[in-house]
Amino acid sequence: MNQIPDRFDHATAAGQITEAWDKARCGHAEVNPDRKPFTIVIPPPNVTGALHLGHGLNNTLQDIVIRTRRMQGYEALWMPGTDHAGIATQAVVERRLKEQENLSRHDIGREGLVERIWQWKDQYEKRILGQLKRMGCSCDWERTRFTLDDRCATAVRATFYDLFSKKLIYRGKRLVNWDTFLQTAVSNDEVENVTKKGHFWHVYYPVLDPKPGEPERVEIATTRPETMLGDTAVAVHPDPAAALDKIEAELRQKRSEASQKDQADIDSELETLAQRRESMLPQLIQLRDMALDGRKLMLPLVNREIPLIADVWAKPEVGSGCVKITPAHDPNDYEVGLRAELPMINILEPDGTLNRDGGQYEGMTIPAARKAVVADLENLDLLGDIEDRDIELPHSDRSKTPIEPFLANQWFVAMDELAQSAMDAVSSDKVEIFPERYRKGYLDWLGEKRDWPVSRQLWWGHRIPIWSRTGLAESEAQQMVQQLESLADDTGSISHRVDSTEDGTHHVFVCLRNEDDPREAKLESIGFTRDPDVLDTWFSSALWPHSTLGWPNETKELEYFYPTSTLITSRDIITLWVARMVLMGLNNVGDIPFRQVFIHPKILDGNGETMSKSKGNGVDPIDVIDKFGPDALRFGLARLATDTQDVRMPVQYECPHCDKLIDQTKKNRSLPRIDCPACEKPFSTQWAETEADKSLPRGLVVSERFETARNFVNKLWNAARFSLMNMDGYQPQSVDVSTLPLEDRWLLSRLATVTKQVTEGVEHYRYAEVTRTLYDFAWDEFCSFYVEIAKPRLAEEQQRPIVQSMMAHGLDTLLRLLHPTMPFVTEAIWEGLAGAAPQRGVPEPVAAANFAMIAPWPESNQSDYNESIEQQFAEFQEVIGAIRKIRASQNIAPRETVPVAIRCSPEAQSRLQPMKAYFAGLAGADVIELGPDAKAFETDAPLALTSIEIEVHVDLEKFIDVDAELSRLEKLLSQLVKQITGKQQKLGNENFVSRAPAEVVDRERESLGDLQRQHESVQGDIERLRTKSKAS
RNA sequence: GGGCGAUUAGCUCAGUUGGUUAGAGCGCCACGUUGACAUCGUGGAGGUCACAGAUUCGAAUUCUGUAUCGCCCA
Repeated sequence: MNQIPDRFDHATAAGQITEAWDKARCGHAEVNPDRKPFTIVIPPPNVTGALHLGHGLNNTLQDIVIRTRRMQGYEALWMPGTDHAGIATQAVVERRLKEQENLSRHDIGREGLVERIWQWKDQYEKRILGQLKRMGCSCDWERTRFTLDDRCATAVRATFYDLFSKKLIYRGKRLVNWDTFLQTAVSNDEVENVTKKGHFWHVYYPVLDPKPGEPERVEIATTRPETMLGDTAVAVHPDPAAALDKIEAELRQKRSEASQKDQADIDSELETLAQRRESMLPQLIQLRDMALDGRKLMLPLVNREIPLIADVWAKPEVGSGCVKITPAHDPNDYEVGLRAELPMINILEPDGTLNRDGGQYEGMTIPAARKAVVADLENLDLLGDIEDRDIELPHSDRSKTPIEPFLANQWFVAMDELAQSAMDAVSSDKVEIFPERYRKGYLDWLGEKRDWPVSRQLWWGHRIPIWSRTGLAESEAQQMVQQLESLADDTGSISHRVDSTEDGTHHVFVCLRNEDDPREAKLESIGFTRDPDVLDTWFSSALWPHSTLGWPNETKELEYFYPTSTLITSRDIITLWVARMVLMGLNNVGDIPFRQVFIHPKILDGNGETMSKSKGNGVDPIDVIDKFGPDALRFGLARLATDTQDVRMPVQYECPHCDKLIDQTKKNRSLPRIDCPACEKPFSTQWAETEADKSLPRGLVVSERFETARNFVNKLWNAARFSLMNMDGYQPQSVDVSTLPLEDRWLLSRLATVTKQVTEGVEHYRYAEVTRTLYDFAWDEFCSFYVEIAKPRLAEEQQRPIVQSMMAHGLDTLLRLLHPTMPFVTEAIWEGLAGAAPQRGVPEPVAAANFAMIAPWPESNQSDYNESIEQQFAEFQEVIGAIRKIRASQNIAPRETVPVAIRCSPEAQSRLQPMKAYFAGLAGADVIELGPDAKAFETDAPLALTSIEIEVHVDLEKFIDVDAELSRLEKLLSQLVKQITGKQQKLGNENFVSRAPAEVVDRERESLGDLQRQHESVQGDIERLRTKSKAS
């Protein structure tokens, strides 16, 4: 017996294969003028946690491209690395610190915390890289980078310095989204809105010295009453009548276009508006006049005089028509504040408690202050109605706590020119985005040209290289500048700017280009302090394509591998990351970072939710690899990657005790341990934290959706096993293709076609199509037909050598085409094939490469493509199918051979003749007659293949089951009747006949004729069978 | 509120420029272990292509609207 196991043992093989690749440095790329470069930089995974299936998909798709290109002879570099993910990582480590040791970051200090995060980073970086390696990612591991390593730090400093010197970086007070838990600003992109139940409080502010006829107080309403402490105005619309007119006109317009049902609703809105006009408009006009007259209000509780102002932000159609203005704590009010030049009073400490400007509420938390303010207003009889209301509240994505709009000093990157350059790169197609529909989002986002706030009040990240002295008098500032100028040398590595403020003081900011500049100490000795903040993590990620290649040094790698070839990423970071890489690449290197961007779908769980750590529904690719193997993981993911749809993947826990699969639900997905409903034994999950839970055996999280791929790996393995088992006596030989029999030429033709489809498919990122093409070819053509036909041929001494050559060649080509998707099993088989047929290939055998991974990509040999041979073979396949159908309907056992007669034209006869011998193996059929004169049998089961004008007859003498046969024929008849009726109707339609192209009409007529003849014949068969069964 | 996408078999998804009877895998039914593979083989059942209109000789495919779901941006 043979030594090849009938399963691919991926658990043992994968490690050995990886080791062999590493040893041969197959994934390593060097500057090589003899080859064209092909470069991909990995979207660096966050070191926040381990990878899930979304990363699995992303990296599989990259590896498929890079492996293909490597085989195509490019110097293929896949640059690996990880991202420090500033806020996300710090948040995770801080939360653990709190949970496990009840310490805050202030307890252990900046250095202490950063050290902890480095430990975390080391741990997760190792895990992540391990995951990538087990997936088979062919990165150049020798080049692995980290966004916070020295090389990236140098690039960050150089970039920051450059932008600072160009005056593209400035400091501004801006309303930022403040995370009171992490005590940092978070970007808009890190904020999610959560709808919660809240209240709408109506409050009265007294008017100062009302004139006769004027109201004594104005009513405002707010969902956040405590912010009144920071109010600096109340606004009313400057032209309430016009505003109402405009709204009414819009409603009438809408009504004229609305459906009947919606009209009623709009009518009631119009009614309300009319009432409002009557009841409130006079007062709003009066208030507006008071505002223009410069009247003031008394802000209760703090007793501050605030102006009544006119501003369009006040909406006359809602509430009281008046709105309180808190510029320091509301984005809209902030805009009003800028317009009206209002003071901006910040009432919050960074930790979310009230500061001195909160008056008697100083020190309270926001909820406490809210309660107190409401109570005090009520005591003063200044509180009106309280409405219940659903309120959309921004929450920090990272800490899950409510965001407070907060006025703070931040560093900004001016985006105007930079954004424009990145827009131009895409509009001019220098950077192509696939699928194309994502271009719009990219261009729209950049088109807003919003300045980029880059400072983060964190400790984990690239510290901002700025030293500052603030609050200087003009003379002091001038003196400082002189001192700075004396520090300048000719390297252009120190730069400064002076900002003057409203209060007449001056700030001096100094930026140093290089790390460990001795002038740091000098600066500090003259009173400068370094900015404590760090940079937004996207600042360093934006440099990734060039920083990893050595920029700002003019390295040979940068010269050779940049711009990179393609970027493969997920859609949620097109703006945050892709856009910023483009503009930074253009600014720093003067060239785009990549030529193409491919955006792939997201993997969702069974509920259609994205996988994420915080939800607990992430699947570790290692679990899937353990159960199904790395090739199945990759193939399974790639075949789901179409360009339209996100991928929904229901997942299950696998009980380690009884193998029972338990659906993952919203309830159980974040549990640290689960009791198996079948065997009732407990097992742990990836969330296990306690020692008790961790000591339980772990249940894998898997998905049945990888079974198809696992089975395919097995199929390929066994096709190879069969081939290798039949390679005895193989001798490499030249093959004269023109003398080969049909089945061999068919295989060559199919190989040429499949090679072409796969090559083009990979080049256009059509992964699902590529995997389907390969799956169908390998399974339905190579295995089901070529190998089956090869079985009898291998037994014939004359044919055996040619079949061996062809099988080796076919398998070899298939392995190479499949390698980028399924690297391990193909590499394992490649090694086996090297033992049996080290030199192989048709027509000329050549020595195979040492590894499939570095074997040359197959060329589609167009001279092998032969349409008439493919048609001829398809005809044969159809006849086989017909015989199988008849057999199945008669329940004829597979081991029985049935006599078959095939009636067809002389041409078809000569086409089928060469395949006659193979009907036995493929359909258990003995073809006793073939040609125009072939006759039906006495006890006959016929099937007409009208499209190719062939009639298949099976002799049922020994097998006849009259009822079964009658029911088969009757079913066939009813199908035919249905089709004939349809066609007759179509052809009876004068419009169709006269207006459709003649070609289409002819085709319909022809096929109607076929169907009618078939109908007649089936009817005859039924008659005969009935008569016969009566007679017997 | 604006933009993008989706809705096809019980489930998860394909479906080219509009043109015979809309496909695959899983699941289901029947039969089958003959030396590559039961992670297999052969056959079968199963679809009003979300709904309503329009264009067309002809629509899963084009257009409009509606509903539902998802994502992004305000």
